Amino acid sequence: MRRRGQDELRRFLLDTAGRLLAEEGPAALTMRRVAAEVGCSTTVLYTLFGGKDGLAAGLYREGFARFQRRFQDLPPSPDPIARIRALSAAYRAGALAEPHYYRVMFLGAIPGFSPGPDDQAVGNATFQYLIDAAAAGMAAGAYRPGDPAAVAQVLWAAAHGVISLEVAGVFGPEGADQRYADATGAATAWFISSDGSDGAG
Amino acid sequence: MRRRGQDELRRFLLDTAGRLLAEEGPAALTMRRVAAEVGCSTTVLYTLFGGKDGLAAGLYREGFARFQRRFQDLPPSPDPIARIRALSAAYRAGALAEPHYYRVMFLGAIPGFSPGPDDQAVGNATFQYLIDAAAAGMAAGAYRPGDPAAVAQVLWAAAHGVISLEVAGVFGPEGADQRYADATGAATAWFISSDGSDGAG
DNA sequence: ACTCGTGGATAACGACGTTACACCAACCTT
DNA sequence: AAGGTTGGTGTAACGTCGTTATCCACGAGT
Repeated sequence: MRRRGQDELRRFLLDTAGRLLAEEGPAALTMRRVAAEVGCSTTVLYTLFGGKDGLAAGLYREGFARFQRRFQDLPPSPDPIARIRALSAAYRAGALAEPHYYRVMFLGAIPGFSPGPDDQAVGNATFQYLIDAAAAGMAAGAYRPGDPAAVAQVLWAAAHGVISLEVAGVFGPEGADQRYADATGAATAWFISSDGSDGAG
Repeated sequence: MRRRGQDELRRFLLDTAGRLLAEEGPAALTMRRVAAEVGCSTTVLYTLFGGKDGLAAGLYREGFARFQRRFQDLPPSPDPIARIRALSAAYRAGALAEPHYYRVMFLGAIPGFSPGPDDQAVGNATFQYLIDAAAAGMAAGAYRPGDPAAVAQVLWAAAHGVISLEVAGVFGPEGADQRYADATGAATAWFISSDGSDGAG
């Protein structure tokens, strides 16, 4: 295992951990198991990640990086509402494509781990896409003026609420699509400037 | 510990486990620790609960029982929309009053535990309050006709989305109230019969 | 009083996260 | 080029976890 290049080894370990998580669930994500899987000892994991929390944080950031990539690859749209819709769809697509990462990021899938402040900062950076879209919507007059972050948070909460229930198996497989459309549609409509109820506080 | 009455002992153990969870977090919820706390051996826990999963399931059901009590104690309201609002408020009040139970029920706070089908049935029974309220709203003409369970699920997702982000510390303490009002208000408004968009699929 | 059966305490097993220690390869000095 | 130094790696151990096999004490039945 010597001299493999630290970064390369780190990535290899992270990929192995992600694979274990996807294939066998959080119970299989063990320091000993990851080490055995790549054929090194546990010491390497501790020098590269500092402990199981560090490994979990690596997976957490990796999950957000994948989300970010999805948002980045979205074709730009002049219509702010369509942009919000596209971001919502990409969010759910990402969550369902790799639910094990979504569970790590938002559902506490790795037993002892909760993200530290700098880990959460990575998450917030990804979240910025949604805030920007809300701000653009306000600038274009599609949304009532207000705090774009507040709009983005409500939209995020709606999306996250449906997806976390969906991942938990609450909906039948046929109902989840409509629940997601309703929840994100309701949140979007709530802030559209035509009606006069209070919002965007 | 002999002859204390099985049910009484079971309740004592469950209360102790809940207290440990609330005071010291999920890491303190250990079979050994619970046994030491009540002054018996771990064997009792295994005969009464079958294992840590059984203890976790007991806490899961206890959490839903407390939610159910809150819903039950709500004064009846002739206005279906006000009823929905009251249920939403009670839901958040319950979640914030005892967040450790909320985490067990919906956020996977206890490492290895995920509820079995019969545990989830208990949860769905509590959920019935919301479905009934939605059905009453439809019967009164306040909601567009459709599947009451679908309306309830979207409302639940909105509430759960905000609360789980709130419990995770995403919002500042000042913003959470408004986010919750927006998210549940948006979900409620979405199904009200005045506008003509598609919903309640 | 004696036996039997039930149920709790003790202590062990395997697996976990973590780390002290020993070792060896690579680099720097001369 | 040879030897000392440094830092990364493997081995093996520690303490704790969930779980359980074993043993023992107490109450019931005769």
